[in-house]
Amino acid sequence: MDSTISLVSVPLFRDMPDEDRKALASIAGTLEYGRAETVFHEGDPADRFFVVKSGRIKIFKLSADGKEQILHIFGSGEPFGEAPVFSGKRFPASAETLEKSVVHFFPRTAFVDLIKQQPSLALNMMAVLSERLHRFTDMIEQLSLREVPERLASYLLYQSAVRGCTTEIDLDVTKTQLASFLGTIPETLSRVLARMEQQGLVQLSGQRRISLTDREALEALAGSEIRLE
Amino acid sequence: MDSTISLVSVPLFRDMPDEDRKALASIAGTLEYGRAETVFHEGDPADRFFVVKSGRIKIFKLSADGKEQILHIFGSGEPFGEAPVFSGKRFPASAETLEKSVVHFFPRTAFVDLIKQQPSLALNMMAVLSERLHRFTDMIEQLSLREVPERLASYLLYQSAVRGCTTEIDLDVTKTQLASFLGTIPETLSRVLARMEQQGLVQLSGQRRISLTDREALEALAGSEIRLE
DNA sequence: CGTCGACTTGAGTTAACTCAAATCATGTGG
DNA sequence: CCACATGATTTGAGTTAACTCAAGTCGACG
Repeated sequence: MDSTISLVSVPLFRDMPDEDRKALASIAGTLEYGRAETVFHEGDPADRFFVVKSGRIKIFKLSADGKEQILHIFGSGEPFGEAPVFSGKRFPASAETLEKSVVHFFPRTAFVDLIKQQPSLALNMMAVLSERLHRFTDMIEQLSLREVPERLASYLLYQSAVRGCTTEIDLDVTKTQLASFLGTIPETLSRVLARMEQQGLVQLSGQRRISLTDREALEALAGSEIRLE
Repeated sequence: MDSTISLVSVPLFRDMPDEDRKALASIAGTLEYGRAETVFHEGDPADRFFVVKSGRIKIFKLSADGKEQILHIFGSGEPFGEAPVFSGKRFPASAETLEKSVVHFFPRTAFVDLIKQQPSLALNMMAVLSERLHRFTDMIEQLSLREVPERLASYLLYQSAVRGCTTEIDLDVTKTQLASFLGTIPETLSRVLARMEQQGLVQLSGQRRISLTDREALEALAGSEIRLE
């Protein structure tokens, strides 16, 4: 088995000299998980951070009575659990695999040392943190100021934009997970989707396919143009 | 008039050599505002970031129908508008003074150049960004998974903790602003406060004073211990 | 083919909202 | 120093988006 760790495909590490990337790889470890396994729990000491090698990871919070709010879903090449490396000592949320996954991890102190040497790594990390902040800002706005249909419309248009403005969208999560991401529950999402279909905004096919049949109306609902960076 | 800018009391700049702080001061500018004036609007190009010299600044989002969600309220020594310096080109929210205020600003490019030279500045900035992320994570949890009374209890306990566990709390914002920060409206906040007082959890005096008369019950309501980092 | 989780649909409840109106607080000009 | 204007706060009444609980259907996989 090849135990060599390659980091060239990780955007966070893109702009560093090859030798530094090798140094980073040398301090990295690898973990393998099955489906629905815990990577870390909220409150665990954060002495390392992670990068997804393969599979997908959800980052989430749970309420006392078990309701879940998904904060992120990360895929291949994306770092997670990185923020507590720089402030705080514990993970503020939990991480669990959505499917069979492999992740690399990096010990906190060695990574911080490397960042001190590598301004480009520092800037990339700041870009990652800033991007996350921007997403959270939008999430807070959605949760506080928008209703579920508006949030769903924004989500669909965003997914469409990410895929190059396709009209056919393949949710790559279950509707239950989508509900959790949008800050609602499956029953409500189901009803909202049914209403949107009946109004001709979308068409559902299969469990996970949605086609946007009236983009203009969706944009009016979402309230603002969806723009990628 | 003394136009010298001193940055020694800004935590973000604490760990740098004096000469670098002076270099930073030399690229900084100063802006003065009255009460309720706009520093920047959501969507404005973010070619600079700010540090509060004096006064207070609210960072907020508005919905289409005018409802406001306050994201932060920053006081003396705190940076704001810093995230878009590292990713994105526009401010994701708006900034307005709550009172007569003075702020310093730093042009993006010069600041980025300095960060490349100064690992400690980079690390401090990452700590700031991480801290903000942590706060937003909690805010999302509150908005999505907690009801208004729970959010208010958390807020009061947090304010108490910040002030060294005093029982007497002086809200230093109006109740309308507090409502906007908690993701609700003044009417609801007023009713919730009245109910809490009637139940003996708090006692209200004057417009802005609240004493926590049953800390245990508040903690039970908030659902988890409030801990400062 | 059967099982289990995901999804949908119905019925009822509720936290929090809107709208309206009255009251309180504060600061300013006369 | 008072009167008023303005904004903040409270309270009442009614509405509603979204929730809970329950039950049934669908679909994928062993």
